[in-house]
Amino acid sequence: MAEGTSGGEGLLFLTDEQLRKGIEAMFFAYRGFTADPDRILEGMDYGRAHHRAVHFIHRSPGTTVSNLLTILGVTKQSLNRVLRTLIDDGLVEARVGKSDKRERNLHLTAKGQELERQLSDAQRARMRAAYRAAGPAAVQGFRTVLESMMDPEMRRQYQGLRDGGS
Amino acid sequence: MAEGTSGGEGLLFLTDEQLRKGIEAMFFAYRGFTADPDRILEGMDYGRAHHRAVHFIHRSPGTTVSNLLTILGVTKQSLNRVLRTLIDDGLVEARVGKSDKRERNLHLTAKGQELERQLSDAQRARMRAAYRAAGPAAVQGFRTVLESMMDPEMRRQYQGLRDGGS
DNA sequence: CTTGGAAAGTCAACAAGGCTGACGTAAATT
DNA sequence: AATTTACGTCAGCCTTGTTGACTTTCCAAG
Repeated sequence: MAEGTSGGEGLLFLTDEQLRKGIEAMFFAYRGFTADPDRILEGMDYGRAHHRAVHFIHRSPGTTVSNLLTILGVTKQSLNRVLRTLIDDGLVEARVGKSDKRERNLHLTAKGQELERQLSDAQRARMRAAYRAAGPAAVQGFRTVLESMMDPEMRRQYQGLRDGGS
Repeated sequence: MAEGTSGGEGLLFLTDEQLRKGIEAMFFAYRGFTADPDRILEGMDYGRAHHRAVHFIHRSPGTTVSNLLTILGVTKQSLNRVLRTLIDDGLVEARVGKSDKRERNLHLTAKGQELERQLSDAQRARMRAAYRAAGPAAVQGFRTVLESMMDPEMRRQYQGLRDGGS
């Protein structure tokens, strides 16, 4: 245990100063988190929004546009602009749904896979280095706190659940 | 301990899947992290950029414009636009530097303090809840991993150091 | 079969907040 | 005296978010 961790299970060391440190840690760390992909993307015609789309299509091949809208939390107009360029450039393929033909099932093409790999390699490298430096116990705590910080709906997305189970 | 934490100290459990989970945790958690202040700001004429400026002026009263530029990592034109409105609206005061009259020392006015308090109360509440839910050990790990994820220059800012010590 | 509504796509307009480049001024430094 | 530094500002551009309105396609219920 370190400085601020008052052992008492009840009060739990939550000074405003401790919390401010946590807030700034999120701010500065997120900058690092996005820095490498941003560097790769600049120069190409793509940005962070394209990265996000490519990431989540890679994670869930065949996902629909409205699924993506929920996960990304943007409007369809905003997503469509990004998706449009990815499809036109041949990075993403939008297949008409088989059971419901209104839906579009999104897949990465070989070219899309290539960009995804390039971006996630960079992002994983930083994550791996941070994990290595911090150690397994810290990683466990990292994930636990971040999960607690999410809105419930996003936590469900994160955990990969479908619905409430109705 | 949970699933993926292979006990072996050497190899350290760093599968791509584990790393992907960490990446998505950052993405979803950051959304939660900014959600409450964003909600407060919408409706006012301010945005996330104003929040950042107010936060760091509060943290370091009397800081200069160029200090702020370094911390925020934006151009002076971008910062100026934000700072301009905060000064005109009487939330921030820019005092001519005492020793170096080229500098402007930035301070929050009472009105600025009030907004800062409102925003940071909301953000701290979420952070506090997450810390409570996760427990002291997790918090320690959270901070450690985030710190490792920062660029070195930002880590120095985070730790509150001035220079190399020349 | 018709119709209501969901899913998707698109056009237009706008705003926030990044960026570059150019220029100006006051003050400090050399 | 000349140069550099800190700050401010004008002008214009880009990305990525937003609303609002409208169309097409298609499933499903009446």
